[in-house]
Amino acid sequence: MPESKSRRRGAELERAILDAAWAELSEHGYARFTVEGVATRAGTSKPVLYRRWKNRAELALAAWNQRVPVTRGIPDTGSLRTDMLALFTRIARRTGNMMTEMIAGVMAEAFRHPEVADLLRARLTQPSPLTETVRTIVERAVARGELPPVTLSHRALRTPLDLVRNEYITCGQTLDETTLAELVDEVYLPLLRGLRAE
Amino acid sequence: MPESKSRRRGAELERAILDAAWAELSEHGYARFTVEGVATRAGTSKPVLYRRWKNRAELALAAWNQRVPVTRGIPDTGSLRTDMLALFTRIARRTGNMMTEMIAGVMAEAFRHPEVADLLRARLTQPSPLTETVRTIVERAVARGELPPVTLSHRALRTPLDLVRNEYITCGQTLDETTLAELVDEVYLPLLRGLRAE
DNA sequence: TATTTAAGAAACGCAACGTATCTTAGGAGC
DNA sequence: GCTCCTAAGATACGTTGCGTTTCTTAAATA
Repeated sequence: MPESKSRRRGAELERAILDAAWAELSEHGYARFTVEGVATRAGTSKPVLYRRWKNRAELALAAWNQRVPVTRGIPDTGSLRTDMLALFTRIARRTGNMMTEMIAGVMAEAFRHPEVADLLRARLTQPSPLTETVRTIVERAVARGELPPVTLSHRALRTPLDLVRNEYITCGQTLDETTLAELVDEVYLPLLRGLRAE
Repeated sequence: MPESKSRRRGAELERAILDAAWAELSEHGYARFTVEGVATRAGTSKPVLYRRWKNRAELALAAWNQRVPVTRGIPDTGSLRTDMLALFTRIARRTGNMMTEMIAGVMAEAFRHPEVADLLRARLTQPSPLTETVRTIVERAVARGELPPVTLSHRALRTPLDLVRNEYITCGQTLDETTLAELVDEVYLPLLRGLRAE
């Protein structure tokens, strides 16, 4: 093992730590995410982590930020409803329990460390490929004549993610088909139909 | 002080503990809500609390459940938009930082203790006077001709509270006027306009 | 080669959870 | 009114995990 003697530094080390942190989050979730665990997994020790991040929450957020979201194709099933259902399902699968657990956990800590709240907010409001996906789906529906022309605010574009996240946080479990359909049929599609073009 | 010798029991004691718990939550928030703190404030000791509730989260939920929500009048300003804005503002004020911090905190713990998630879900989905307030506001708007007749699902009725809560949890701070107006104008009013009567 | 920087190991203090042990008050039964 | 039993209250404990301190030593820099 050449590892046992060599000592990583700077960017290389940081990368290894963030990878380890992500792995720990994926395996155990935020509730069992410990700084010690990350250090051990990364083959280093706690002070090295604390020299880089102020606390556990910031480490978790850094690990999250480092993941580049995988952009997948935009659902195109031929109808607004099924496109949206596909999108909501994808959000629910991908956002996953872990992500939401993390938001809850980080947020819970944010009340002790206000800077953390700012970091989390920055992460959540940063432009995501998701909003553009929503826009495309809606534009296609308009082109097909399923909807009148609409003006989509940023708020309207982020609402799908907000709806799914809220449901996760308040339910604490994976959303079933029925719930997703309810969010689409009873909230988001009505919203789109009720928007006015300006 | 006759207190110093007397020993409360049963319901009387339980009441005192829950009152103390609520006071601690109000003063320090869930992040600094400690079992020891509640015990001291209630003039008792930790084991007494642990004989009644399995853990910190259940104690907090019990304290919350015991609070009877104060029903206030239903906004009636003569227009749907201003009624809704008044309602959203009221929710934001009343739900308050504390409540949402608590949901985040309890939820974060719920990933360790699954029973807690069930209790929280029960608390959040239980019928509240709020949904009836929403219904009344909308019915008045229909009567005035501001909206076509609509069928209000349970999901649509709970959406105002969901929207405000999500915003709190992801922002970690009091919602300002602008944000509340955005939720009303760009999400909830469009939703209502887009609902169909069945 | 000498100097400086930061990695890594070990241990600590601290807070808070949840538990175990014991004493004692006060209600219930006789 | 006396005895018994339940539960209150005090104290102390074991554990986990955060965040810190101290010290040694590897590796980059000059």
